[in-house]
Amino acid sequence: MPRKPINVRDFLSNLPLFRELSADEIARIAAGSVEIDAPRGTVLVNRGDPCRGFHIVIFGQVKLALRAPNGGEKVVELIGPGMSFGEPVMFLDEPYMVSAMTLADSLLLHVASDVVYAEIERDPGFARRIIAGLSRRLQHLIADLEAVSLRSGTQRVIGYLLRDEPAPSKVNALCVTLPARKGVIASRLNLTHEHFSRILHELIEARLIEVDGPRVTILDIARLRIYGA
Amino acid sequence: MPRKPINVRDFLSNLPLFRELSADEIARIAAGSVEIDAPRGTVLVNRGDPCRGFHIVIFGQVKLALRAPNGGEKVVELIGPGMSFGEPVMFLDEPYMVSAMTLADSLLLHVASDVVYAEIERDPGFARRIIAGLSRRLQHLIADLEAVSLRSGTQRVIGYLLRDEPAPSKVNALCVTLPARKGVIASRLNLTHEHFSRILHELIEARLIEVDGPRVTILDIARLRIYGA
DNA sequence: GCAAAAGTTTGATGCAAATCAAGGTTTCAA
DNA sequence: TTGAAACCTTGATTTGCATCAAACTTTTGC
Repeated sequence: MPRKPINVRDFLSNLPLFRELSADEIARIAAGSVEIDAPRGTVLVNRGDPCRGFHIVIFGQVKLALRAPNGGEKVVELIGPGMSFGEPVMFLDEPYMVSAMTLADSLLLHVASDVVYAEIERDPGFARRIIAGLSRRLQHLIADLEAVSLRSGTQRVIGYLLRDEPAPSKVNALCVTLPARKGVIASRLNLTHEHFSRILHELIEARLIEVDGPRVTILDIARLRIYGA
Repeated sequence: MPRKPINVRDFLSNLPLFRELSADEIARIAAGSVEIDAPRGTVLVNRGDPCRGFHIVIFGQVKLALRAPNGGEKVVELIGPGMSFGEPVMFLDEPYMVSAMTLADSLLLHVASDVVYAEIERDPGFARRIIAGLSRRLQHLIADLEAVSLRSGTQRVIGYLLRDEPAPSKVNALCVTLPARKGVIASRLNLTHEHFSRILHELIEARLIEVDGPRVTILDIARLRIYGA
């Protein structure tokens, strides 16, 4: 089935990274980009692949994962619409360490590295936004490392559920929808799916949350935050 | 005891980050920098501290660590001469997540964020080197995350010992000196010092290495690499 | 140079999370 | 619509690593 064509330039000019660029700068970026139509389960990148640009998700969802020597894998990040991946590898001109696979039918844009370099050369503001983006991810990764090294499974799950709740909130209940299958979230949190399931049920037992498929209702944010020290 | 004065400009202009800058650019960077004399055990940065620049180690050694809710800590990185830390936090203008402490008497340079921003504005090549530096660290951090999530303690120790050995090497023996106390290395590898000690002895038992204080002799690189799947 | 502090080894025990296993449920493709 | 495949739960068991504890060794400050 033919999909509705999208306007690449409009899409680009609405991303934080490109928002402040002029029309012809956007045109140059667009000229260095190709759309990629990727049904669910498409492998976009494998470990070891060379990298000639980076990817932006227009719609859909992509999973970035590390493969274990045995068949297992560890999900590093979930990439949703408007988000991108592959920049660090592109800037180092090294092969990918992670593999990337779509978790849903997706449309992506692949931006060639040379137009990015050209734009860095031309616009220090663009360079600053790239730098800010890389810095942000570095911080997120350190937060992940902290979670894995210093927190228990239960604490990681709680942290994930409350990940974008400002510390003391007005409302004390909240409903979040898990952005992917539970097994994927579990891996993202460095847990087996079995263990993740058990933790969720431990929290249900404690009357802290309710779960209905991918919908998690947090009954008492404050109490959940305290639970598990 | 007064220490031998060092020439900040000479030092800066020999760093990869600044190597290609002109004399007056170096002068501007130097003007935005202050030397910090930090005896062993000096806390340079605490979690939550604001960040107004980044640090370069001239000599000595700095430990970047995350503090656990209980008294523990997890060493994220060891920073040696010529290396720097704090850039990501500086670019995000957010408080530090990690704490930084000297492990040896050290001399550092603190470079104010505004001279860095000015230089990014002025020199796209400088911006590119900043981007490359951030990308490099991002990749290292992903490698760390992979090690912690997917590899056993023994495998992490082996990986650490062989960390900068190209895959198939001519020589098959090698002597490395641990760059810090064993407890620090253990934490860097997400192990207790007890467990690290036991792993080292397991490798000694297997005739793969010999250990004398901080000196580790690898008897057979190829066999060590295979050991532990 | 020596005592106190810090670091390291070794052993015994405990536990959080993995693995194995099997039944139930949702999703999806034909 | 339906059967197969993928996913999720629940239980039993195992295990890698942490914790606690106590001797031993190296470093360091006075």
